Amino acid sequence: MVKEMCYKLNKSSMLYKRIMSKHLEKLNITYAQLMVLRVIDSEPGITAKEILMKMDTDKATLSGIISRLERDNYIYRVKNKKDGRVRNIFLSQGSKDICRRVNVLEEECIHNLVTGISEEDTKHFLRVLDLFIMNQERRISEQN
Amino acid sequence: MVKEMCYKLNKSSMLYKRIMSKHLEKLNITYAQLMVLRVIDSEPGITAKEILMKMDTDKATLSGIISRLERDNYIYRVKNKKDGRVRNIFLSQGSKDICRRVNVLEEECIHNLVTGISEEDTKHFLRVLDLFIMNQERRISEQN
DNA sequence: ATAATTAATTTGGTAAACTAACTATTTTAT
DNA sequence: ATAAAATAGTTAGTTTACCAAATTAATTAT
Repeated sequence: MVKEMCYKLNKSSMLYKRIMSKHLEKLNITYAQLMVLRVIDSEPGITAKEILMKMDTDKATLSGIISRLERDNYIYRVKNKKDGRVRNIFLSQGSKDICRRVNVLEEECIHNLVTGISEEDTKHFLRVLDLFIMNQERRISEQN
Repeated sequence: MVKEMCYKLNKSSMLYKRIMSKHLEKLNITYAQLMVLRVIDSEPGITAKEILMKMDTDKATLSGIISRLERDNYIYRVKNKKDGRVRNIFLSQGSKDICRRVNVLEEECIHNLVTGISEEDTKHFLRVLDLFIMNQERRISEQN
């Protein structure tokens, strides 16, 4: 039963990425890149370290995503005066607009995924999922 | 709300892979490889095409996984007599044992992920998740 | 029988997740 | 003040996901 739950969580996650990627390719951007762009949008000048803490991924992966975003001119980085190790990250001109457009796109993309699922169901689902994630996080922290 | 749901599904899926990978590294095998091994275990002589249909991934990805499994001697392939394009896949000696051990390991790994979640909750959760996945699959098939 | 089509699988290219090792800078500890 | 430790970020290497194109074998049409 639990195994089935895990298996289906994976499947659903995979499907979601597939659906979103399909939409995002119009904007020439990937799902992971979008997630990072959003964080930068919400906090201009943020550092890689700070993004890392918000996003729960790993350093090396994030570094790659950021440098591709920079390569493609979605963002730019400024060396921090006070701490030479740090680089502050900003969205470049057009990217702000992309974030707006993606929000619309995502709403539209998501909206019919809850057909047949009541508000009540969703709430209950989220409560269980939160618990499950908490358990997972506990497990991981115990492991290390 | 739906957006939150998607975000959390992704997170949970990521965490699960992380947890399992940690355990599997003792067995020198990855999560994706395990999934494929299991399918082969359940149906010796299965073809790549058939695995593909069962697993809902893409063929290039699967091809890579299979060839690494073969490289590391977890499986072997036999050219089909009737149809020269087809190769039948079998587990090699030790791999059957690995599948057994992984089952135990996974039970143990999973079992405390449901702390605080009742049988009832799990059932309800799965029902909603099934619906959600159905909606996702419909979306994808409409997209193409 | 040869040509065109279909099927099974592989290859090449890009992005991403993850680990481990490394650079450069800053902090701290002695 | 200098050595050691910690921090921010990058680089290299492996596996995986995905797309598009190529390859090989089998089947169908002419």
